[in-house]
Amino acid sequence: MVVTSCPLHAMASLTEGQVRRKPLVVILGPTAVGKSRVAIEIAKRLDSEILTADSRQVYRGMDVGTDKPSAAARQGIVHHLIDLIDPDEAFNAGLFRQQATHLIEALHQRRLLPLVVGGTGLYVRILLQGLCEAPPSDPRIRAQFCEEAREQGHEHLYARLASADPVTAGRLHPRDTSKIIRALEVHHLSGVPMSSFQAEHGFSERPFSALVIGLNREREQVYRRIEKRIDWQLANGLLEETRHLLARGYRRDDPGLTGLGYRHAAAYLSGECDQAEMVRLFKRDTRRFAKRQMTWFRRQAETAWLMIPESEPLEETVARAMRLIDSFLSALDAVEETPTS
RNA sequence: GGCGCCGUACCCAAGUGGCUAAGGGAGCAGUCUGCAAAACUGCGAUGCAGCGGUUCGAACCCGCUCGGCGCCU
Repeated sequence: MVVTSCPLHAMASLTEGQVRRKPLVVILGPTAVGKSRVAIEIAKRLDSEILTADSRQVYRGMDVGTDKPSAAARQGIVHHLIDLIDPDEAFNAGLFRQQATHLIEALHQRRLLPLVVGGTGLYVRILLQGLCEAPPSDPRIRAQFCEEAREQGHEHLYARLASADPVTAGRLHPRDTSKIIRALEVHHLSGVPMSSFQAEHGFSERPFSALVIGLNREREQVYRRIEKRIDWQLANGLLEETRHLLARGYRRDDPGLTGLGYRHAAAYLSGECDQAEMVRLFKRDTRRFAKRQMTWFRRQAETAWLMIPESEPLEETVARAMRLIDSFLSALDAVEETPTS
């Protein structure tokens, strides 16, 4: 074993036995809870690299508003799955999974323990529990159904789904157009109802041995941190960044620009609201987002939650997380030693 | 001290004798298998400042009290 900079957790590379288990550490939690800073500290101690599971940080040229850690904040830790595409390009959970899986394999080959950090619950779930075999989305088909929805209303689409895939239709609300369209798309592309793919899959894949660490704080505190961060973003170039993107020809309805902050800034810049209203909505929508994240993460299986008290220093949070990681790795060894198979 | 106006949910607010007290905002709870920072769903007054009265029936009419605002002295 190689000695690391942190004497308490001397483990720079995984054993061969550990690598066989395909270990993975995931850090999740609501926005602004402080995931990035904790993750960077852990990565330093593990001498490893970070994979970001974030549907917004994949966009190039969108830095302030997506809260991308700056080069200085990264402290030399390699961050993957950031800056992959331009704001007018589409990304999705399937692409994320594919790229993340390859990167994880590469890290395992180097005997490193990959560290996934993310606020996008769907991406994390799909990485840890797989994705059903349904065909990927096809923009052309999707556009067709969108058109149909516009012209004939969501009731019409829902009726179509009810005959193509009654099980999924039963699960979905008639107004939930985006999920209805996805289900119709799957059926159209494969001839098989999405419910069949899902039933077969059931999120039962476990491609990795994952330790999932959930970071959380008291809700009021998370909300206050969100508001503070937004004030900081506005004082540090979010408006300029948005203006610049629009000047480069990106449109407000491009996938990248629909994210929190950018859509608010764009509305303000086009004169739809004054600055105070823009800030109010930006903060409100981000609070709501954090709340939805918590609803999602509460159901994320086998998550070890670390509640961070307001007064707790970063080092202490990191130390608590490292203890979880240490025992996780020990457990991997223990299983390895058991002569089962 | 006098006169007037007002008091409905956390906030705004409709209702001015008769269905189960509109609506909006905020909030809370939830759903989720390739757009997820998206999209979608659900939820609030056994009570109308308080007490008493009139009435078959009161948020609504009357009286007193409390609170707020305005004007006058």
